[in-house]
Amino acid sequence: MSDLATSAPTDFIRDIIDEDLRMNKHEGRVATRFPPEPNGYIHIGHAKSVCLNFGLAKQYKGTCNLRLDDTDPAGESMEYVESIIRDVHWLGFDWEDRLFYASDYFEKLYQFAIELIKKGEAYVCSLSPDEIREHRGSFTEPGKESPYRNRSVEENLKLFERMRAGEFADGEHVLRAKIDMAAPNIVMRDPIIYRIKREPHYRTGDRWIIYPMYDFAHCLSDALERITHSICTLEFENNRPLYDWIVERLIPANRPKQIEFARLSVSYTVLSKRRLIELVQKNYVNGWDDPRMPTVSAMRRRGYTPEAIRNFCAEIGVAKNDNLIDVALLEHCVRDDLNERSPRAMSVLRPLRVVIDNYPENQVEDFDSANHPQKPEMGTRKVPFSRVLYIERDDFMEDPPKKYNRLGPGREVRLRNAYIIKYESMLKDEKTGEVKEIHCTYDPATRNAPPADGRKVQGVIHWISAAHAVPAEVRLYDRLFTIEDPGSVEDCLQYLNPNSLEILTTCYVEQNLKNVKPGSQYQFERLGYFCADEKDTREGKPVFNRIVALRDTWTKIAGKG
RNA sequence: UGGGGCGUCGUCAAGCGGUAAGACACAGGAUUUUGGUUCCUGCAUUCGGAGGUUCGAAUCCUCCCGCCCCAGCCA
Repeated sequence: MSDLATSAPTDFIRDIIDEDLRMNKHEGRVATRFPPEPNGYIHIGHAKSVCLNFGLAKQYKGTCNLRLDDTDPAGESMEYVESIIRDVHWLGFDWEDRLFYASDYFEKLYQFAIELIKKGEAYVCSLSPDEIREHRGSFTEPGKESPYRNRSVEENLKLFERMRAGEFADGEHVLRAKIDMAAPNIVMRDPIIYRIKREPHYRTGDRWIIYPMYDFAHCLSDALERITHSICTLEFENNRPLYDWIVERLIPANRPKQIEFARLSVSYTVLSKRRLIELVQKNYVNGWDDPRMPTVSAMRRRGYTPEAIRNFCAEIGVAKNDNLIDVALLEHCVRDDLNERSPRAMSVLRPLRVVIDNYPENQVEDFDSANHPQKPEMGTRKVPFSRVLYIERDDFMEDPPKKYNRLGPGREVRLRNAYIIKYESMLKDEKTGEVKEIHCTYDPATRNAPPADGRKVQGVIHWISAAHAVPAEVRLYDRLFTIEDPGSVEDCLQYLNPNSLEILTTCYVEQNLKNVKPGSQYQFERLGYFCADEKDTREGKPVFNRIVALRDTWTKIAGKG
């Protein structure tokens, strides 16, 4: 397994923290937080932030809080909160008793706003949304000051109180920080810090009708939690001056510092929350945990392990460059982890009947098969062998090319963990010409042993005894999008992959998998890693999701997808 | 266009004035009862470009070029 995940990473954030520690800021304390808004499930991009924030806390023997940044009631819900709690835990991180909600700070934030008004640094503005936008100016032109900018402190206090009391309609007034309408940074042109919004909040119900804006709530929440390093993504860089402006005015000491890093992008996948919500709501996928989704719960259901995801986050690093990580790296991390831990099993996804003509009619032999070729400590299992078998339809070709290492007319192959068999004849469907059945003979002397004459066979294939086969349903998941960077496209939905889900209903797995434990991963030899679905289980017919295919050089040679 | 940020291999990413780590991907080869794993080998004379400073520059300076973010009462 990769040892990079355990080696201490170096990055610019750690440099900043080291420097702060050297200057003895915050009494040598390091406190971070992971602050998602509960308006959707967290995805692999959030996982990067989770690993970063909790990883930093661990490395510096500090703390990392989980904070739900729920300052806009629209779209937020307890279901999302619960999914976030579950997913961060599953990723392997613990915030102990430090679970916080921005909504728990509403009263304190309101008091902070009053303090700002009293300092003469915030005012109630009664411009309409359109007027506010017009007054804001543009990139090239400075904004114009609001006619309400110079209301007296008393009037502002009274108006703000009445805003809270519900005396005004939504949008009638807002509270604004009094900064500089001519600031080159548009964020600083008297930003709105409170708005009236009559929308029930999933936690505070209708107790509040005014809600603080992100810029006001976030930095103060950080301060209230005594966060030392507030790590967020690059698009908030423009907001940092405002973060500092607010904190400098309201927090006397131990002010938190905002540090930005580049958000994650992964090829062939979309991580925009807006897009993911759309995929779910318009039923392009079957919910947030559809195994094709890039969400943490989908990856769990698909069979990814938390270790694989953490290793991935360690491998990609943290920097400020815009990036597009090759999804192959994610898949590599998944294989790398699963290769170590997954027991092997045989299965046949697209069955083709094989009859061993010279094998006794009613005989059954149990082969002891290793659960892991490199790990004897993982033990063995019995795999029954009999006269009629299923092999993978792909593993027989009537007219094979030279590089094909499997069964064909005149060829001999090893049945994995069993005998060498030799092709004798085939039966075809008279109408379609499709091969229906292969007849072979076996060499009894090759039971788990090389042939005495030292001859080489064409290859090794997997198989299942027909009489002992357990029917299963197998789902092959492929990437959801067909283009490398769907995230950069306005309408990425037109690039949805129509073949992203293939359901195979006539599969067979080993009898050992009859009562497979939901959520457990196996390597189906020569096929890939599969996971028993944790949700969709059926009596006697297990359902497997393909986590990821094995690295397969033959598909490259043959040019198959 | 004003402001903010970023440009090192196909993709990420170290590097912080002393002569380009590592990972993925890719290409060869060895071992293999998984076309898996493992193991070797190869893969940036050059760091967006051009000048300059220096004995010495990816690292410092100047100019230029390219990409990303900001004009929600979203976060």
